[in-house]
Amino acid sequence: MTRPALLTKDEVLDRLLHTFRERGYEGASMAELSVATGLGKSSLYHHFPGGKIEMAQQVMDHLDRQLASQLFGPLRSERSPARRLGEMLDTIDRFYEGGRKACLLERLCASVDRAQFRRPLRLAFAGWMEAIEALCLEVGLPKAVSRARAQDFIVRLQGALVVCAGTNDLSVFERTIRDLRTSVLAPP
Amino acid sequence: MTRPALLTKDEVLDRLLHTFRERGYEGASMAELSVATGLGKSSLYHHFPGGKIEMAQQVMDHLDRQLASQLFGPLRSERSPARRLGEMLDTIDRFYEGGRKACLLERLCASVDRAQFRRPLRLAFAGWMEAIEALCLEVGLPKAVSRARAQDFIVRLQGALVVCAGTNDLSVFERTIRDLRTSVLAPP
DNA sequence: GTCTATAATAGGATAGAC
DNA sequence: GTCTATCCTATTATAGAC
Repeated sequence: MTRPALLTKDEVLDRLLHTFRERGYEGASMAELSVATGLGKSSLYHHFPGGKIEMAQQVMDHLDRQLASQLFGPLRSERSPARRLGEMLDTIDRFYEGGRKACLLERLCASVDRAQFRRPLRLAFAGWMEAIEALCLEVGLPKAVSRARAQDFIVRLQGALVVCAGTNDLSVFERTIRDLRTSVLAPP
Repeated sequence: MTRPALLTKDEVLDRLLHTFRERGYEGASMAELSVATGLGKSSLYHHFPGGKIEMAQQVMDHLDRQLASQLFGPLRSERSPARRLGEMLDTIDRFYEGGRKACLLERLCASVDRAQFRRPLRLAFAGWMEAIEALCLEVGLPKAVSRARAQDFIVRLQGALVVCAGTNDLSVFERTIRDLRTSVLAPP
């Protein structure tokens, strides 16, 4: 008769995601991750036998599922493309709290063990770009332009997060999001 | 009669800069920094009594001087503004090796001790933006547009570096630099 | 200014009881 | 599945000789 887990696996992954975003991969110690999840170190190793690397990898998978359901899913509704882009940007704005919170992808790109995350990172960036490219194609933009717009979208999002973190000036993120709202689907 | 230092202070700072860019702030251990500079740990503490934090702070100052002489200096030559922008982008392209090498500013923004670097980071970003803003003003762009262009320049540069690191696709950096070449000083 | 040696601690990981 | 206790290594930092 085992006591039911206090947190579901998804809730545990949410808290790990939060900690990795906040502290970075090397910055998040097992002790911190233990406190963040309310699980003792041994319990963490029970769920993630591979240790911190496996945690980050499972958190990446978790984030992929979140992206798919919260960002890409709504992108395929019946509303107008412009409307769907706007909703995606609203979700992004909420997820990054207007530039206050970092991106897990960027944190893992910057980690010493980045080679371990290369594949999931590449897939996450590619999937995100493809979703935006599809939207551009839908409004009749040429293939090459659509690809460039999608790349630029992610580039500016990531860049705005870095600059906000560095300058403490949230208006950079706000301006970037506002600009993306109108420029991504504009005629070439 | 003391033996002259094998490396000048600037050379030491160059090697520290290289290591911090490569490994990040937490990722660069004293042992690595010792190997990179060819100085024993105690020698490092002699030059940087405050340890790793002081190293990073002095490296930031060193980078500020590099930015001033290599990026902002040429920006005030007698050539045409477009030409000077092109030279700045050439220098940037070399400095980041086409997207292969990370930015110290981004690394420190992402570090756990980022609060310790807040002021120098803010100043470095602000100085860089002001240099670009001045160039925009010089070709007659309105103040608000010039500020936005300068912000966007840094945002896209930092974003392109993150996306390159994450996707291993250097074409993102190349495209971003190429686009900045023509878009920064274009009429509104 | 540089080195060797060493302290002190933090970090990742495991054993084994419950 | 979770915990306490423990191990081992890496890491930061210092002491003191030359």
